[in-house]
Amino acid sequence: MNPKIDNFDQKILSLLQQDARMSHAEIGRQVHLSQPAVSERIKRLEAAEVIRGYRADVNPKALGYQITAMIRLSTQQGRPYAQYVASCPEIIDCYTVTGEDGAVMRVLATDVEHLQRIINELNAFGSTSTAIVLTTHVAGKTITAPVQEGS
Amino acid sequence: MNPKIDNFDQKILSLLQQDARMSHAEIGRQVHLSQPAVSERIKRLEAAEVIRGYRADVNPKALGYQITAMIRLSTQQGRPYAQYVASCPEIIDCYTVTGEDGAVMRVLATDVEHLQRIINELNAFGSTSTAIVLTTHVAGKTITAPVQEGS
DNA sequence: GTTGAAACAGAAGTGCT
DNA sequence: AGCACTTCTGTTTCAAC
Repeated sequence: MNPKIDNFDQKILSLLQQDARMSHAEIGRQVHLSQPAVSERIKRLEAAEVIRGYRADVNPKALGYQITAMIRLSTQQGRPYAQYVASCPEIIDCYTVTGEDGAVMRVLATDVEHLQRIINELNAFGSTSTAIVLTTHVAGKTITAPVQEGS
Repeated sequence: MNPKIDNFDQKILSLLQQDARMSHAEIGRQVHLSQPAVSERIKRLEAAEVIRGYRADVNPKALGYQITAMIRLSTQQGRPYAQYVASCPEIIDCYTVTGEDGAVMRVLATDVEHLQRIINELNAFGSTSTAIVLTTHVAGKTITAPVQEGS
């Protein structure tokens, strides 16, 4: 792990994950550091790509997506689903994973008919297994530095 | 779907998902709207909870997490894993889903030993199925309003 | 690391079309 | 609804400590 991430950086990262638009002065107040010190640390974290960027968290339901589903795709010898995944706006996450399921993706749909259409399209690349999300316990939990085992 | 989301709002949401710290004036330039008009629309979108918040995108690898895994948990008659999930910093997403897998979660681990420890803890709540993420095709793709079928 | 000042950029409020 | 203008807040950079 990056040894340059101290407790101040850790706290700053935590605050920025909760609210990316928090002012550096306000962060300084909460971590007991001056505003220029906070700005400098954030600049370092951005340069080191610890902070990849800042994103607005948009509520899919407010846009009309009533359904979130997790779809597992078992591809037959590496069919080129990557291009479809990239071009399909309903697929918002897609990971290639170990095991018999080649890919796991998170999909948004307005209704079950919409979901059915997406599944049909994905079936061109392999067999799918779909699980509709009932409740979201946590999504995008704040990432903290791992606790050291032997420190 | 929310009928008040027009093309301007759609474009603003897209820009803010790419960069939450983009200034309202810069957004205005790109959507051909004045800064106050953009500010007012963003305020509306925030009030309507279309925009839930703004989050820094932190790179797990930069913090020392070398492994991302998708773990499926088949719980036996609703064991109380929710509390564990909330308290475990390595579990960053957790959804209850339909089907035999009661829950699907995304987990960060520093190494395979670390992952093994998390799996062991989760096994207290049911049987687990773990898939290690090999590649991330897309993560947190920009959400766009659904295309209308009959419009 | 800190404070303080100056220059600049961005956000919010006002009035008008 | 929209824009132009002003004001206030926040950020950045600089100095000196």
